[in-house]
Amino acid sequence: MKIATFNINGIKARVNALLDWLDEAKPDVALLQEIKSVDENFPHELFEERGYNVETHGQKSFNGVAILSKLPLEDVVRGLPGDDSDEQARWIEATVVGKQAIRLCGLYLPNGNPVELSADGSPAPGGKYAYKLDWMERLQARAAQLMAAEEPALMAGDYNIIPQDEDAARPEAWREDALARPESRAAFRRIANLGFTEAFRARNGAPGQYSFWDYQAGAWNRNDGIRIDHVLLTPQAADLLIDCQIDKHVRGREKPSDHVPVWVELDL
DNA sequence: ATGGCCGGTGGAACCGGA
Repeated sequence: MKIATFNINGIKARVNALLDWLDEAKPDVALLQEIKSVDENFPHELFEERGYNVETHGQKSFNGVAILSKLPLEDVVRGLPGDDSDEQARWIEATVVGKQAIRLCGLYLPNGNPVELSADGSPAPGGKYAYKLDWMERLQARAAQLMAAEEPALMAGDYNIIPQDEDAARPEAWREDALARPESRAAFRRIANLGFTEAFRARNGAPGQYSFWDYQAGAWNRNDGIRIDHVLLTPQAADLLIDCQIDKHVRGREKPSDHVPVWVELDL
């Protein structure tokens, strides 16, 4: 079973690029981020025509996540637990059943910039950086539940985290950024250290492989990228891991997203 | 060499992204 994550940066603007990639890559499941659409305006039919079931968790203008799946999507849950006042659409999960069942979680983790700090150096309450770190605490709680279940599960999406310096072409440019600051990296490690396997790292030793290139400053042409889209596997899912790749070439096409797909092949 | 964008909203600039 091939399961992909792809931050499409707007479904309306990306429909053709997304359909072209689906036709070519033929993922069984695609976890999408930044659909930037309410549920009613998501073009379900275009994907259903191609054999995909569609579940969305959208909002107006920003954020929004979705799952496309050739297998039925069961027990769909929208929204990350832990804060009923959080109205940002950044989390969706569902179960698919192949040879065995796997729980799939799609996430769009907050960017966190600009970094605002209090006088004591802690993230300023109410600021975007505090929101990011608070969201990651809630993510850790859900991750711990998935780990405790001792079943195949994965959390895939745009983590907005550069895990290590080798995941950026110019790590010095990101040192103070919310994507790479020590607090951000530590929060990511706390989640991974619950026992998850970061699929790309586990399958690809080489540094210098990225999943995002800014639209600005010729970042793509200079390969000035960062690796911020990740797939985390529970041990029971990691046992099934066959391959993990980044579809880098998608970034060089017409009207690309600034992210490219990352996928895993699981023996499911 | 240098500088360089894009999508959504709403119908012009501005917000948000990373």
